[in-house]
Amino acid sequence: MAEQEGACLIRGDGGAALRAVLDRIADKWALLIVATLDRRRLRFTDLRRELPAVSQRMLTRTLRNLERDGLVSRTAHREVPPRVEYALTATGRSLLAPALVLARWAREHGAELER
Amino acid sequence: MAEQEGACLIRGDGGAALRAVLDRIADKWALLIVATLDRRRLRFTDLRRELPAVSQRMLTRTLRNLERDGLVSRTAHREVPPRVEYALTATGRSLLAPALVLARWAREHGAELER
DNA sequence: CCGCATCCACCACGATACTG
DNA sequence: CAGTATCGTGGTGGATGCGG
Repeated sequence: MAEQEGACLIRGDGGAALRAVLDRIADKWALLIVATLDRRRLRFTDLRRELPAVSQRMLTRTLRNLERDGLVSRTAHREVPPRVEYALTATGRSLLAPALVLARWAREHGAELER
Repeated sequence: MAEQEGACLIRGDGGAALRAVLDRIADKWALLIVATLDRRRLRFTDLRRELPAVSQRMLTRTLRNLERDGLVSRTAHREVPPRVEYALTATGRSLLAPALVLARWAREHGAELER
């Protein structure tokens, strides 16, 4: 019954709400960046060091998207040399729980995804 | 602490496991089709009727992907006229719970995603 | 230190038309 | 009924180089 209700919740509006979320977090790096910022406030260069696989361009782009979506806050200190810090907003932190559920599923069922 | 552990779970392998899952379900229609097949076995045309927004091409392609990934089973009955039925596999059903968590988050926080 | 600009390959997605 | 074939478009993401 809970599952039947679940499918309805997903299909409710034709999946638009769920897709709107996926469109914003399902790119290659967004969730990884959010997870890296968990309970930390990091500078741009710190993020680069923590995520060496992310190109500079995509790190900038993804951070801008996350900022626009209200998941990450950007603080530019007017200093020399420049210093910019990124942190999760309340909304960003609340996203970690759903992401964690997906990550758990990936660990348990990832092997069942062929190829 | 659970959350701290959560971020580690997400970042564990550089996010590869989570991305592997997202790459497969984050397209425009996959999760919607999975939700539509919840506890039902449907024919191709039934799916088209339930999901009018999905073009015929994308329905075919997405079903093929879901089948390849082991989330959906395809049964072609050798009859005239042809009859093909789609249903969730055990793995496919297990995906509904994480999807539901995301859908709930979308309902609660979707309004906070600007623009 | 923190980016932005440019160029380019690739793929998701849609529209349309056709088939066993 | 259940697809396949073809074409076209937009967006993503990598490499590289420049700028304040």
